[in-house]
Amino acid sequence: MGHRCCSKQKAKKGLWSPEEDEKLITHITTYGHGSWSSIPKLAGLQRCGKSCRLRWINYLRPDLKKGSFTQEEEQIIIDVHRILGNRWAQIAKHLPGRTDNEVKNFWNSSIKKKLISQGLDPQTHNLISSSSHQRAFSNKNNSFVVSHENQKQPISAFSMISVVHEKTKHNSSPLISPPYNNVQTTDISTVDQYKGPIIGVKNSSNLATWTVKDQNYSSHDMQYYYGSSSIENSTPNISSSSSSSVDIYQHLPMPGLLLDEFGIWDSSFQPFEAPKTISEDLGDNHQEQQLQQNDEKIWDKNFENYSFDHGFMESALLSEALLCHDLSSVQYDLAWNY
DNA sequence: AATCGCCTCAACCGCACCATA
DNA sequence: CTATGGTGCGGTTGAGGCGAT
Repeated sequence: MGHRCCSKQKAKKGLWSPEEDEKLITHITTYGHGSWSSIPKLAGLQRCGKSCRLRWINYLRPDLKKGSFTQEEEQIIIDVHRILGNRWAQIAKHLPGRTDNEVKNFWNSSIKKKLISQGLDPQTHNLISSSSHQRAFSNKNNSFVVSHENQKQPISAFSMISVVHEKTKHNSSPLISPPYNNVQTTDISTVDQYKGPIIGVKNSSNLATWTVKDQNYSSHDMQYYYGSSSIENSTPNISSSSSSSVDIYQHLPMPGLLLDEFGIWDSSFQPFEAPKTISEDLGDNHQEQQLQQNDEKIWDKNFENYSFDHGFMESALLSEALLCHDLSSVQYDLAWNY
């Protein structure tokens, strides 16, 4: 018994021959795929429609990226997986030219082992032996201290941000946007220096603040209002202690960690992906916007049932502190004294 | 040269979801 | 409301490649 869609005919299974590939390519490039279930008959293939779809999407599509994954792609996979889990199709959307199958295979054959060898649980991205953790959260002077005995290698827990920065720099669509990326201002350069981290402090019910250091190692206290989730009704505002105010969307900048004044994760925050930048919104790429909306839904859905445990937070915070000097793409430094 | 064991990755399977009749 | 077909997704399989013995 084959699949429903191909029960009418005896469908061939297994590897595709070059002749079959040729038939499928010729048909789709001429007529488009239309209904997949009708493809086998129209293209003269003894295959199930589902098999044709898979072959096209995973192998024959002209826009597929060939070759092995780059370091940057690997990092994106790790970072997005930490948040989304095994949602390969979603992860693949952030890697142009890569398929969910490819990402999944790469994860299972390579990344998973790498994480395990680093002492990380590939599902949670937490350190496996949490008992060996030695950490201290200190509130004195509003400073934040994290230490760890056995940590030899920095974990790239927050390198997502650096990837985002890297992508943003090169004008590609950012996965998640720090606030500076949503700035409605004529002077981008003023804002561009604030490549801030996502660690925030909740000061009041609708205000997050954080400190970043710019390339000159000057500290800037950033404040971010997020009272409404509606873009239309928002009166966006962001301010900096040492720069003129600029306008941003009234969305949380990052779906990351927001800590209250005691360094504790506050689950009342509802992080979600920031909207597209103004310049991108001005474009007429409807499909891209649709994708973005879908992703936002997933963020919302994801965080409904998502709670970071302290193990995660600690390793994440620690790793950022260690990592920021190690990654060439990281353009900022963290200040911990908020 | 033959065999074994491991790894990779293309492809399949089952399920969920959605649209439509 | 239910049945049906189409599509997409994630987990799993297994053929083939490759190094070690």
